This record gives sequence, C-alpha cells and structure tokens, in this order.
Amino acid sequence: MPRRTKAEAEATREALLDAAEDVFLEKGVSRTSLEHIARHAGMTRGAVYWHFKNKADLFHAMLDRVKMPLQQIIDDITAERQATGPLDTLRLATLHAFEMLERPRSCRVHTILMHRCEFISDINPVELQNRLASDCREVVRRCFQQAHDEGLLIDEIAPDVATLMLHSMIGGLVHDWLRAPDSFSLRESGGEAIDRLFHLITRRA
Amino acid sequence: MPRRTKAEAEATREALLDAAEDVFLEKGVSRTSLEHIARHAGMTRGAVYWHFKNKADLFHAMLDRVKMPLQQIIDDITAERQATGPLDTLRLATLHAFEMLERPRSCRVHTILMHRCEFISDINPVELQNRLASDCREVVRRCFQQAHDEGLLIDEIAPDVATLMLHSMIGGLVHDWLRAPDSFSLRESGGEAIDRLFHLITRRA
DNA sequence: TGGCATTTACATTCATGTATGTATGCGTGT
DNA sequence: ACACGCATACATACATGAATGTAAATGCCA
Repeated sequence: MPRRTKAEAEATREALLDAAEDVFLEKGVSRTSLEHIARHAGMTRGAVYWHFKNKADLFHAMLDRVKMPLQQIIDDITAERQATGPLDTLRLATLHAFEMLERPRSCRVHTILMHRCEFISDINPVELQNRLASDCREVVRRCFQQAHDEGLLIDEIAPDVATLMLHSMIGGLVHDWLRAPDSFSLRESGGEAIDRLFHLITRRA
Repeated sequence: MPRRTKAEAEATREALLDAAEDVFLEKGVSRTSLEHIARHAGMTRGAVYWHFKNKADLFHAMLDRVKMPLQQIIDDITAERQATGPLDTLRLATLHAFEMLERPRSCRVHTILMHRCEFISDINPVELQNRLASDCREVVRRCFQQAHDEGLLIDEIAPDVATLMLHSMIGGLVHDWLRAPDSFSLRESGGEAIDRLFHLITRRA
C-alpha cells in the first residue's frame, strides 16, 4: 500500500533509521543487510532505496541525528557557558557531554560507532574520530594553558599533561561505558572521577 | 608445487597469519575475503582452508599470537614483580603493558581488534574485552584497597574512584594511541600521564 | 490524472564451502 | 639403498547463497 502523505513518508524515513539503530546495535553494521533493516521497520528494501542512496548514505543519515560527544565538548568550551574559570568550563563541558551521551538515541548510535562497525564504504569512523579527537585536544589544551597562565593549575602538572590526562580519561570512560552501559552510571561514577581529577590538579587556595 | 616439509608448512601458516594482519589492518576484517589474504601471502584459498577451519578460526589464531594488554596487567599484578608497594606494582604493570603494546605485531593486532573489526562469526571482541576489563578492574581495585589500608593513598581518593580513574586512563590512552600510533609515544607521553596520576594520588611523606 | 511512495522482480556480483585434483615428502619393508 | 604407498600441503573448479542495485509494476493522495 504505497504513497502515504508527505508527513507519513517522513515518518517511514525516521522509522527506517530507528530500525537501522536497532539492527546495527544487535548484529553489527557489516552483518546487517538492508533487507534486515527494512523488514524490522515493516517495509521492503524498496523503501530504503527510495529514501537513501545506499547503506553508507543511510548510515550517515543515522549519524546526523546525534551529536558527537567530543564535538559537544568543543562547542561548550568555545561557547564558555556559565564559566567561573577555564577549569570549570572544562569540567562542566565534560559532564554535559556525559549527560548527552546517556540519552537513549545517543547511547545507541555511539555504541554502534564504537563497538559495532569498522568501515562503512570508503568513509571510516576512525578517521572521523581522529580529526575530532585532535580538534578537541587542541581546544582543551588552550583551556588548560589559560588556567596555567592564571595560576589555577598546580605546579607539578604542565598543560600538555593535563590535556592528555583529561582527554584519555574521557575517552576511556566513554569507551568502557558504551561497551556496557548498565555496569555503571556515566554521569555519576564517571562524573565523580572527572571531578576528582580536577580537584587533584587545581591549586588549593 | 605442493607438499613442502613440515617446517615449511608451518612457515606458510605464519605467512598467512602475517598476511591476515596486513589486510585486516588495511581493509577491515569484514571487508577482506579469504581470497585477499591468500593472494597477499602468495597462495590460494586452498592453503587457508588447509590450515584453518574458516575465517573465524584464522582470526582467533591471529589473536593467539599476542597477549591482551589488560591480561598482561593482571598477570603482572598477581606476579608482583619487583614491587616496592601496591601503587608501584600498579604503575609498573601499566608501563609494562604499554611497552608490550608498542611491539609491531601487538600494535597491529590490537588496532585490528579495536578499530578494524566488529563481529567475527558468533564470537565478538566486545564480550571478550568486557570480561577482561571487569577482571582487570577487580584486580586493580584490590591493589588500590591494599594501598589505602597501608595509608599510601591520599584521603580524598577512595579506592573505587582511583580504580576507575586509572582504568579509564589506560583504556583511553590505548584507544587513542592505537587509532594513531604515530601521533605520540604511548610509552613516553602515556607513561608520563600515568606517572603523574600516581604522583597526584600518593600520600606525600 | 499524474507524479510520488513503495513493492516486486530480475540481473549481477561476490564470498563461502566443498569437492576434487595433484605433486611431493616421508616412512616402511625388504 | 631403493622403490613403493600413503598422507600431506596445497591448487583448481564448482555449487550455493546472500546482498546489492536497478528497472518495471502498482496503488494512492492531491
């Protein structure tokens, strides 16, 4: 029964993307066919090929519905929301990214990106993450540099080292949590670890 | 020209595994066929099917040639090599794991495991890493608990939090480094970050 | 009625597994 | 020592299934 209204067509597009999230998450990207996705959404492959050029196109459309955590951090830092200083800016941006990640769709999509896919056509998530990571590291580094210049950092920690410590802790927490989201709360346990790190490297008054 | 000596047969087996590392690393696991691997080793699929049951079997044989970093850490900690205390045991075990990871084969295989594969038949690397991670976390936690009991940890840091901090930093460093091994030295930069973390949480005399 | 959304049908490609072919090393008997 | 026979270490050929992309058919809203 083809040809619904324009709004219904848009709804099936979203349903297809929802189905893609489900099946990708369960079976991995390369092992799921477009047939699987279509059937899971109650459609046939024809619907998929009408809305998307191919599997890679669908995959990227799925990615476009969420924001990368590192991109979120970059944006938050450059926006400097409610900053009481560069260290607090970094800390709040990190916690904000954790909150965003715990939203169901974000969690699903990023789990797929991290643990359920290797390559998709000629564009690979590793390169994408690589650029994001180095961009983010640079923004964080500038922030720590500013904190250092303002005398907010303890002497033992150089801005570069602080950057690596924070960045790796964020990456490790996200990576571990996405592998088993039920094993701990990213916002609570992860947030506490981040808080402790900032507590340790902040110069005490 | 079939039937080489037993030693030569073993050599082709190793050559096939070497080829698998190369091609998996370049194209990802799911996108490489056994034909690709065989051709890259100068053989045909017949050789592959002689030495291995199928792709999954070959993949696991490839994994068996290296040791998991987290397993290395677990072994080092339980062996307590040259320990001057629980904190130093943890620190040295971590640095040792970093050293092991920088060996070419280890680097290649773990890059494949982290960034070039999603599922292989019915056994998936995520589950494998998951069990290793929780085992390792438990061993590390006991070590930090002992350090706490001996008064080696500063008061602000509970053993559980220290465990999460160390574990996530290790995971993040390894993850980031494997994504771009040339961008920094795991042993040097990563080691410095780890050293700094232990410096920060150790009670000063 | 015409163009939009979707299904159905079809051709092609590709990886896999298996079956078969084949030449060689190696043990065995004498 | 030497020929014989077999198991070994591969290569080749083939059958199968699965996924992809596309073209034609179909129904429905406007």
